[in-house]
Amino acid sequence: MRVSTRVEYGLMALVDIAIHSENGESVSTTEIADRQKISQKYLEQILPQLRQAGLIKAQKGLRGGYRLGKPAEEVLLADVFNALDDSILAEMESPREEGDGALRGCINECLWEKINKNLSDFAKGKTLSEFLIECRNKSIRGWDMYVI
Amino acid sequence: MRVSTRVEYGLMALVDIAIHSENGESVSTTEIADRQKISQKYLEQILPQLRQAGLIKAQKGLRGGYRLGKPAEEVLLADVFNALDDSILAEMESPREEGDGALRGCINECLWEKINKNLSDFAKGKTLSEFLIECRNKSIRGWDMYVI
DNA sequence: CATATACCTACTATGTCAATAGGTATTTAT
DNA sequence: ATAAATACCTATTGACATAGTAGGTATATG
Repeated sequence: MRVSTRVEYGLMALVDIAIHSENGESVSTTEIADRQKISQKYLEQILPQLRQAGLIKAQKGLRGGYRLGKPAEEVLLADVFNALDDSILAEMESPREEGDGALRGCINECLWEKINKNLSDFAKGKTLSEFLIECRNKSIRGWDMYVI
Repeated sequence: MRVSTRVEYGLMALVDIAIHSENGESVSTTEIADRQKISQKYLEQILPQLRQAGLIKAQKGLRGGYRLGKPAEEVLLADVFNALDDSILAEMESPREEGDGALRGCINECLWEKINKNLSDFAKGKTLSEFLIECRNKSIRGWDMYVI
């Protein structure tokens, strides 16, 4: 399954912000774009969406930037999905035109709804802080590199 | 999460074929398209893909059509996915350009790979026959309608 | 006052999706 | 033999989404 770069970049930005705002300072788009090798102009479209969803807070002006909008324990993967991608947690549209046997509706109930529920449950159970810890455990070296 | 109409139509066709070839006769594209209200010309692009994957067998010529290529117990949802959609069970591409902290790779391992594994496990555990039974149990009336 | 920042809107190039269209080869029924 | 119905193949199209690019405005800070 393919995840859009919007979501991927948004998640990377969230992690970057979480790590680099620990000292109390805001993290600017420029910093994130440089560190994570993401187009700055593209990021500038993504971050306001995360802000509108309440996941980050913005500070305008010189020395401004972003911080988390709530504790990392309360930022869910599902929130990121919903903020950045209309379709990823959306269920299939209701069947357009049914044939004789309502087969389409049956497939919808038996399969797509279950698949979407699985995905949704996973995303609702995954917090940013959990994710940070998981990544950290994977590689101390990697973690050090984040902080540098 | 959105599933392509190719996959949806392919699945509907499989079910239709399974049901209507029980008497030993082949099921033609025309029949399926009519019953399920799917564009016939579009179906004509989908069914050969299912045949190449071994899920159905084709019989050319007058009175020809399709039958299952193997018992319904051995037809997996994952097979349908793989036959009709390159991306649905494909993992994310390997990260293009890593920033300082290999964050992208970490996100890949911690999230996308898990999500894909969940989906893949579900799809590999779901057989066509299971699905037929589930649909049947949902509504006797619906089932009758299939068979008519 | 200069600068660095968030934020906003428009544009573009590329690709994918969902069909549509027309034609060929093959098998069966008559 | 012939006609009809079928699978199969290839090309084309219109709409839409994706992944950016570009330029400009408002705002807070030093």
